[in-house]
Amino acid sequence: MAEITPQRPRTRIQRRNIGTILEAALEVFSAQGFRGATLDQIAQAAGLSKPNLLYYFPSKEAIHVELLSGLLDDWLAPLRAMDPAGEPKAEIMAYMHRKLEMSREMPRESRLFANEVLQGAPRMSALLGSELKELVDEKAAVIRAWSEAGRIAPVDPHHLIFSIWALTQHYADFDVQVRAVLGPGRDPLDEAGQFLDTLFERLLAP
Amino acid sequence: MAEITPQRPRTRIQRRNIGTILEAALEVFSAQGFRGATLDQIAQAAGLSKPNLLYYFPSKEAIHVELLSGLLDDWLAPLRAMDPAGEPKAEIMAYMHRKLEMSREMPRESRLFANEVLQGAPRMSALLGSELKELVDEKAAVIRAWSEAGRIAPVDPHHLIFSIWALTQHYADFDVQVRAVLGPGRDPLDEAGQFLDTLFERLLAP
DNA sequence: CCTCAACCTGACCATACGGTCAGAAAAAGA
DNA sequence: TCTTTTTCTGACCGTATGGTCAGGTTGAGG
Repeated sequence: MAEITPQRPRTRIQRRNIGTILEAALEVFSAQGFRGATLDQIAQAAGLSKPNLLYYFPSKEAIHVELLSGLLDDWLAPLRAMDPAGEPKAEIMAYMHRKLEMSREMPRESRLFANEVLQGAPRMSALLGSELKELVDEKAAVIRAWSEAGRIAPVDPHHLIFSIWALTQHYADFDVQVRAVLGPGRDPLDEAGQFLDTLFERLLAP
Repeated sequence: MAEITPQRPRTRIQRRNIGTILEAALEVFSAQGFRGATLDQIAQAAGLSKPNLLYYFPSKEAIHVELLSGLLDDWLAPLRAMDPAGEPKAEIMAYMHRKLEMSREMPRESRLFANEVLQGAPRMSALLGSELKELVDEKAAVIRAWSEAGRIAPVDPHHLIFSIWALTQHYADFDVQVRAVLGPGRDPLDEAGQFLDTLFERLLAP
């Protein structure tokens, strides 16, 4: 019996298989939700047997939690990168574009979080109230300062951040709807880039 | 054996129980997703026995489909109500406010749709490509005309509609996240009303 | 090559869940 | 009231699913 824990250094095989499992789990959980995903689906997507999954993770829930916490940093990185010393409008626009880029490059991650939050974030509410809130409050203060200094138009900083989340993640989370409405032969993300440039340009112009 | 179908007029008891079931199903499906909800949960929420549910609906899926199609009209009503003959900015702002009001008054319906679309709309993709697309295209044409007549600033009409969906539904679908970030003692929907007024004011001003 | 730990699997288990059915209870109709 | 139709239920069934386990296989270190 092995007890795969972060204590002992991971072997080559462990690193490979844990990676494979998390990749497969991301695929399945993001498409089906936690409850809708089955260990068999994940095992098949990973090319491993179900008992082998449970050799590396104690339970289905543990895989899910590991995925979520492992991705949270990536998810918040763009906001972290917003530089208080930078040019206000450019910083905010850059943040928006990074988030939009993530909707293009990481739609599965976006849907994973969306699924979790939709269900009331049963496995994440702790992180939302601590890590997330602290980061957002910090950056909101920065935006408020910019706003009060007249370097961007006055806006509620928290809701500005929410609006960036909503507008960018919408194109990942509601992809099928967007494509159904736009019809074939259009690139939703490209168009969104243009549109959101205009939107935030007009919103923030001092 | 009864065969509850729209053919025969519904009895008093049928109307009451079908209503109760759909209300309970909305509660459970919106909170747990289709796969996460169980017939037992719905039965308990409705105060009926599980076999009795299946006396009124042939399957779990039938309940879900009935819910979705029954709600789609309500869901699109605000967009339908946008009047081509009205004052452009006022019409768009009114649409946005109606949608925001729905996030406050009908968050369960919002989450039900969000869940469905997130999973790729397996039980709704037909409606998305037909009924929804046609309505949106029609209203997008109206907005485009306003835009070209210089009555509002130039915007991509489809993405303007998407932005209204994203910004308003965000407050229903991601409610826990919004509340976790804002902290207690604030009314997210109230603040959103103010913020979105500003946002669309600046976006649309000719 | 040998040994030991790490890795993997087929078979199995308990439970949850969607759904069925025979027939009882309650309404409706005559 | 008696009869017929509608409404409702306890008991049951087959399957899917998360998880376990005894033991086999593979790989690493000596």
